[in-house]
Amino acid sequence: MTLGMEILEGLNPAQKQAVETIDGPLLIIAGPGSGKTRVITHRIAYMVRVRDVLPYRIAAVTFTNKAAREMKDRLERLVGPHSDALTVGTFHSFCAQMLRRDGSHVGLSPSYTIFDSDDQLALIKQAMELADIDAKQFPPQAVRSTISKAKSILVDAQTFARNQQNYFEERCARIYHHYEELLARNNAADFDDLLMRAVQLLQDNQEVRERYQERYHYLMVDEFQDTNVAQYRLARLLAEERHNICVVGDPDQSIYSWRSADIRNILSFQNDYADAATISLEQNYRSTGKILEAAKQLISANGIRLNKDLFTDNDQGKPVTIHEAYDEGEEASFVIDEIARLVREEKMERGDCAVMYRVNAQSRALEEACLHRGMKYRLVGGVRFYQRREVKDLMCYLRLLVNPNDDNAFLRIINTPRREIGPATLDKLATWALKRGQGLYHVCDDFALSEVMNPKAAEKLQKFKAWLDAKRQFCFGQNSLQAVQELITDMDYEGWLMQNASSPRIGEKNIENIWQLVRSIERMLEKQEDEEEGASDLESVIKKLVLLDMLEQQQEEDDSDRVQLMTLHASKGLEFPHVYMMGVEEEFLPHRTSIEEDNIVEERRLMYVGITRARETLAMTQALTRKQYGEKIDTTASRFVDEMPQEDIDYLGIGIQKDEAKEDAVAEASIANLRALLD
DNA sequence: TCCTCATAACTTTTT
DNA sequence: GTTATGAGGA
Repeated sequence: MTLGMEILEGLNPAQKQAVETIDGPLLIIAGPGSGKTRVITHRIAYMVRVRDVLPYRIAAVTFTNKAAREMKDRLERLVGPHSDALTVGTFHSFCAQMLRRDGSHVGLSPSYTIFDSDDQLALIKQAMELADIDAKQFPPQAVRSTISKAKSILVDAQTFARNQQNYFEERCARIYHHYEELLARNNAADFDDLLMRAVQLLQDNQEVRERYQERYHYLMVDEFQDTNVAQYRLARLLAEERHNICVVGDPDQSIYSWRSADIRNILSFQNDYADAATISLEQNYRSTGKILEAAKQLISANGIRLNKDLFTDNDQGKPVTIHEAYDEGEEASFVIDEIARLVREEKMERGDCAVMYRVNAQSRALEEACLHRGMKYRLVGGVRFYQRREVKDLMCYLRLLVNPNDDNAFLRIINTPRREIGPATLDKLATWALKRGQGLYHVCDDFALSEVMNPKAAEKLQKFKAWLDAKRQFCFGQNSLQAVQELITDMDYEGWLMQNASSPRIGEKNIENIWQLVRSIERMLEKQEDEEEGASDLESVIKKLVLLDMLEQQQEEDDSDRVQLMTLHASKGLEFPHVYMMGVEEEFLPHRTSIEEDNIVEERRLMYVGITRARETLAMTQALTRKQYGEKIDTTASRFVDEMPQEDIDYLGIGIQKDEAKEDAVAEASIANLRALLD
């Protein structure tokens, strides 16, 4: 038993216990900075190297792609080459794979497409038209979130219809029904379906269930506080046979209830597995004493919580600072200038600094400040690559290649670039397709089409289909990448992008983006070739791409030299020596919508997450005025500031202002301050 | 059928 | 200050 025992070295007693407890249900409550990821990875390494568990039998599910990737990397180092056999991924990717294999039992053919939230919304709108429900009266967004919530607690259309409580829900029930039909017709699943169908699959199908239970003897769930009902049910089904399920989480870091994450899952876990062991990791190795104290005192304002006492042996460190700035521009300038100064004077690394904010919109002022000063930065998350218009368009072409029933993709690209096929034609096409009971694309070369519409239009449709069909032939052989490239050049997509861009620079950027997409396809094809001996096929690559698993990978080059900009949500699971938290104001943090919905506790947790990312220094900023809808509004300091230990905080007043505006700024700022005091 | 210009409505966080 | 929608002209 000496082999691999070094895995336990350097772990504290609680960590060691967590690593060694591999049989039976286990709940690990892991405070921030308590070495959670270390424990998970070491636990897996311990199973494999000491207890001789086959990597093949272990599954670890996380919440985000980023977390999954990081875990994979660490495991590679700890476990070695056998780590490839481990199943590590997000719930969604795990389910997507399961459904690709066995989805036929729940009505999904292997070539199914995954619809993202934009597709979802488009489909909801269609469903509302079918149900003859006015989109002005019932906002499609609201309908989508209602349906999404239903799915995340495993309520299907029939059940939903049975339990409707009011007029809105009655309308939603009808839309839900049509929506599901549309999904089926498109051979598609939305994000929530991935989970719900996977659960259905395991629940209704004994053979499949037993196969998966037999495959996975050990299951780990990371960020358990962020799982929703469907995800928890899935985990339970997988672990039903052996009960070797380990969940790791921290209720204080639950920040996704708006996505139906349910902290009660932790209680359910203790109920469902009465014999579960519970281990708390309470020693913080990350932050200074003062930072941890600030975090602890803040979160204690949340009242009833699972008992947990964080402590650290680290130095007390520097006080938390709070800076006021005149407006959001000055706020951003201050932060960036400060970072520049510390890099210059104290040899701080840019990559050691993270700037965090509540809403994505705040990143713009920051980006401008960075650009202006030549500060290198990386936007974590932000307007996501795959959501960019040109990337999505190209993706839709690819989707249509794989799944000709994908009407959403068809509609998106049929006239992009221009093919002079307008709404009138499409309307007729849709009617025809409905009559024939087939997809839009399929019906494009129907010879009878020229009788129900302008023959010229019919010809254009037919030409389009013939062209794409020709491309499809080359997609699945050796030259699939070439087919993609031809697709782009054939339609002079580059020219179209340039023409439509507001400036040549943006046009070039857009073009760069699509080639970046092509490059990641190329990389994935190569990778697949390595793994599966030559069997590279575009089809499976495109399906993975839709799950957006790999797209962000390439952006991660030399981060060490770049300031990291991100939302507080995106910061979860990360740590940085220096953290700047912007917009610490009422209406922002806590956010206005949360105040209205009376969900301050979650905002507090969000701030708690942000604070506990910091290792050495933490600086917060408040802009005294902020532009909203083009109008300047005075702000109030966040209530959370008062909830932190005042003795550990330095208030630094106005951080910076333009010289010519100085007097005005001071005057206005003090008025704003006075107002803040009066409130 | 496409394009331009005006106006309205909106903004939380993400797989 | 944006992005989604709509009316009206080419």
